[in-house]
Amino acid sequence: MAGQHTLDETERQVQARLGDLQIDFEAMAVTSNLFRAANAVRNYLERTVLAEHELSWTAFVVLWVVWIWEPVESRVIAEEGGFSKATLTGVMQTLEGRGLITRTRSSKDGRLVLVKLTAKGRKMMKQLFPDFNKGESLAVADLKRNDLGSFADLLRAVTVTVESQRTN
Amino acid sequence: MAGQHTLDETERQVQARLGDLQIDFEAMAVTSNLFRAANAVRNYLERTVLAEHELSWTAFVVLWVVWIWEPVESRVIAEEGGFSKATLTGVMQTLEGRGLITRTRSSKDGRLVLVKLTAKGRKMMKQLFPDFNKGESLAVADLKRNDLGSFADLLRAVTVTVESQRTN
DNA sequence: AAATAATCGTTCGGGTACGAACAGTTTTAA
DNA sequence: TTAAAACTGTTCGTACCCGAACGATTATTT
Repeated sequence: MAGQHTLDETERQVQARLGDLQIDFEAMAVTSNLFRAANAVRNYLERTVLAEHELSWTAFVVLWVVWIWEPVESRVIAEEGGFSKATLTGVMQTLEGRGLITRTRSSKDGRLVLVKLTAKGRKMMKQLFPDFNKGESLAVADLKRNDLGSFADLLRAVTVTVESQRTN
Repeated sequence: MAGQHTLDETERQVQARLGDLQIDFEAMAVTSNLFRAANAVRNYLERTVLAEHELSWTAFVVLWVVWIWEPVESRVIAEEGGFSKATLTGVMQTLEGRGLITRTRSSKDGRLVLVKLTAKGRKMMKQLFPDFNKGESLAVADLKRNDLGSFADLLRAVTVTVESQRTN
């Protein structure tokens, strides 16, 4: 990863470019490390566990949500996964083409699409998820077990704060 | 975001599908919330601060790294930003086309490309970064100021752990 | 010095990723 | 009960995003 430059060095360079303007360096460090961590974990799992099944990260998240909550509406998948409906449509077309999910229009509400796993998709998840979870476990292996709960809480608080800012 | 289903519900559903297989639910909660948070912050900043300057997240990261460390080699930008060289090439073509950066081949080592900001790029960053930082500040506004340091450390530890797993 | 290996940035192909605009459906207002 | 508003998923256009393969350059072996 970075490692090239220390945090102190970075702070000095920022101040040199902005004069005496006040900058929230603590917040900067959090978001910077947030994206590094998310990227690192994602790339690692994509290169290892997911590559064996030719799945992208988002494709896996879609399968996971459907696996747990099927039958589930598209709208819910997008919310749970944290991506847009437009992205979801494309990913689901790929997954449907590979015979891992099915989409059927709801008879109760013609606007909704209900998504389920196929037998093939279910079989894949049953085999894949334990390996995926081992990867997750490894990612936090160097942290104190005791810290994991509050760590998750901090992350969740950031999400809640930011999403309360939405204008719609 | 999620909110639809509680963590307990999710755990029950996972166990129902995997029988008595042991799952690290704490690690699962951390990675799940890690991606939700990163996605939420990224989408928020893209929709607000970055949209005003027609910049994508990655484009901003590239500009930021170059702003701080110019002149800087492409390789370093990719490492600092946490994305691949292939991605970087495309983004830099866009930025160069908009007259925000310049690329010149190193005279000392013909393999390297040195990247700098143009005056236009520098002006944009000086105006943009304070607003961006306000967004970062807002994202952690509901957290105790005291927790920010250890929060950043936890995130960094995850990155270090995962990246030590790389095979190359 | 010549062959080999390592490094760097680009290209290629396929799959995301988004906002905006859209058409179809359902709900709400008037 | 029409008319207006809200909602859902898709399409469109543009911009990422990655691994793999590649050509060019430099470093290392022998």
